[in-house]
Amino acid sequence: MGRSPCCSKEGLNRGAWTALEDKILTSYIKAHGEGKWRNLPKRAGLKRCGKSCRLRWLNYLRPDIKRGNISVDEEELIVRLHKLLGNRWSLIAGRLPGRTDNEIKNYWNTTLGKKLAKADRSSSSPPSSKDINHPSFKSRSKRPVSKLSCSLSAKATRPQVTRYKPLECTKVLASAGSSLPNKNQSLYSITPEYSPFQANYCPNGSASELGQDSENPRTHHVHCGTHDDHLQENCVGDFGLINFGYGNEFNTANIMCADQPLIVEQEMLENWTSVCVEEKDTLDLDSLAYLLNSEEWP
DNA sequence: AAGCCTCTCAACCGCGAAGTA
DNA sequence: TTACTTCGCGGTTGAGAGGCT
Repeated sequence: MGRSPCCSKEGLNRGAWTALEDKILTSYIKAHGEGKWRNLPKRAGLKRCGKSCRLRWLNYLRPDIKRGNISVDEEELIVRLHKLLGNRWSLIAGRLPGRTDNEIKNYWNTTLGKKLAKADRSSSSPPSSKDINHPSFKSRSKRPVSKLSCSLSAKATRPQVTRYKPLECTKVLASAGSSLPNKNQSLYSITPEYSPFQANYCPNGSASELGQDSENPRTHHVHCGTHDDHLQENCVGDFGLINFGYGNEFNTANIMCADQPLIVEQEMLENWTSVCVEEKDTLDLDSLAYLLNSEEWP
């Protein structure tokens, strides 16, 4: 495609995958599991580069893949998530069970993007360069934090998004009066002193990590990074950070409010936690849609 | 019927983060 | 701590299908 290959591709097949290659890759992964993509082609006897195998598996061969027929609900969810997350397709895909980032990206570029651009034009408001959906918004070098043992809040200095390296989650912080997770629940924190709304999910958290403030028994702490980290690195108030556990995958979403601080009432927070947190630490599509569709959501 | 244009989407690419020695 | 390797992501490309003239 006019670019120099990222690695030696001599003798490697390129282009569309054949049924036989698919079969070989599928059975190899079923037998040996995912990962070690670099060595996989050799061991499986495929004349493909590891990247290509990974892509093929993740986007088309995985058994839980749902393809085509994107429903209206899913479409609406994509739009809303894109509004919040920008072109972070993997994060968006993480909220849509069975959908892949590539599929959503393609769908956006071919269908939704145009649809919305058309609607935008008809509403006669010119796109702002501050808009995270604007082409000038490049999140490429500021990738989202995913699969973290604990995620950090990030700052949003529009139009750019800055995300931080994960730091160890050592404490649980919650405002007095907020609903606290019980021992079977994941740890969510509410740290109003840093931002209007911030909820961090620590998937490996346990009840023992729920430390109560000795001075204020109603105050719990989640500490991802130091207070200084927050103070120095956070332009607090611009957004909330929400992690939704989805299935076995730990997904992180830096939910940004593009134009205004995300203010979350205590009641809404409690509603949200009751909707989104209770069941097996996961959030299903309906719950997320509910959250996104809620009045308070920007 | 043929040629051109547009659209879709699978696949490739480079880059940065994460992991490892 | 540094250097190197591997992985995962978003942007981009190009082949093929379908529509239009």
